[in-house]
Amino acid sequence: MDYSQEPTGVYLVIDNKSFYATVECTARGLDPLTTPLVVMSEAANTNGGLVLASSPAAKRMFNISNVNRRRDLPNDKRLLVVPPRMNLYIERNIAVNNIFREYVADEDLIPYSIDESILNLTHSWRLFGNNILQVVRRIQHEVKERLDLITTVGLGNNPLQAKIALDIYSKHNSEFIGVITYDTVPNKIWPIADITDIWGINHRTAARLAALNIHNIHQLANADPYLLKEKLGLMGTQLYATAWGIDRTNMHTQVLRRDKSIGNSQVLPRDYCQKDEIEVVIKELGAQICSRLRAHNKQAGGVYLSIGYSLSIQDRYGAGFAHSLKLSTSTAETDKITAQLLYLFDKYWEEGAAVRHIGVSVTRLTSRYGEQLDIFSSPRQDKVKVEDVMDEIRRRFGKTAIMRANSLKPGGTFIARSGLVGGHSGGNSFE
DNA sequence: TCTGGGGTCCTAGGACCC
DNA sequence: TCTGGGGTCCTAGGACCC
Repeated sequence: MDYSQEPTGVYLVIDNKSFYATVECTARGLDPLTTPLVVMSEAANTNGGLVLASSPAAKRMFNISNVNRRRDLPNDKRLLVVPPRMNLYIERNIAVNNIFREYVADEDLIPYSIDESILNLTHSWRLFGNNILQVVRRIQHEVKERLDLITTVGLGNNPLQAKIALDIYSKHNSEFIGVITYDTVPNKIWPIADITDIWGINHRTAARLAALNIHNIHQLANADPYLLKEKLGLMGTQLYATAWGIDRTNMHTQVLRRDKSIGNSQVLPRDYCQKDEIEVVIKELGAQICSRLRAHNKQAGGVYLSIGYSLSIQDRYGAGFAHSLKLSTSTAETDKITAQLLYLFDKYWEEGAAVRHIGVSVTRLTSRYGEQLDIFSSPRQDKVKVEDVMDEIRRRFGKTAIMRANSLKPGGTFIARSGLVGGHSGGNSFE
């Protein structure tokens, strides 16, 4: 393979090891490497919650994984079970990224998730040493010293190599550093035993590849790229590139493509069969996403509703439905958006069908810079302003300070969920 | 495994336009 | 009208990630 035309640089993907659990340990003055602790979602709607994170000691001593439920946990006094504090984790994540900013320009840092960031060190690493591994160790050391957090690092010539190096090689290496470069792709990527361990490949894709008699990365790398493209489309081309460690995505242009949708969803505490009680939840979720929309200074051009039916009726009614529509004009007004959500619900819901899961999103986001006027209705800028004030009050005094009267009706879950951040406990009353 | 929650990207078919 | 052909927009659904 000739890599001479491929983009080449120095990239890191840095992950905070057992992030929530480690933050909880250090915030409590405990050693994250020896303290068995799990962070358990409190969501009252499910059977006792879900393990969101577990410390290395919890994994080691009790064999706990993140798919465990509360009922799976051992009854052992040594195991600390704590609720999540999302706001604390967000704050720590910002602190970690501020350390990274000492090593790269702002445009060369991409926070990828709450515990992972991508750094393009191509232009700056020589400022900090002659050996890239020493620079990596220095960054890890800084994060450990200042925040008491353990980081694992993938290093590569592009973000894809760095990500695979992180996922496959960093965790079991004594320094928590994994490295893949163009030179070592056949040695490092092809032997990976389970194809679904590769970022971007899950069971469905593995099955499609198996149908082409491709069962491992070595076979993928040596398959006919034209056949892959013919059978799998663009996905086939990308898979072939992945096997060869090639990544042509441009970090900078990718960043611009964010904020495409905002959504919230929830599993209901029981089956909801009455139309009005289902609608209460849709209205609450609609108000919530509109509030977030305005907080981001955006407006939406489309809405999306998904309804999941109770398992008990799925053989009769199917799994549920999901539908979306485009708005005639973009808006951030709760009333307009919820009206469209309710329209979709009314149109597709089968009377009496038991609902267990509800999701709503606003899509086609644009910046809210003077709302476009709709010739069929009068301008109502004043209404948006009122909602801005309501948002401000919620920010300062908590989400339940002002709420729609609907939430007091049976079925409403807004009050119970008001302390949640991203569906988990925020740890305080603000968001 | 079976109801945790928030996202993004890709594909395919129908409607519609010129 | 019949089947000319290219292009875009929209919706539904699949797949994957953290």
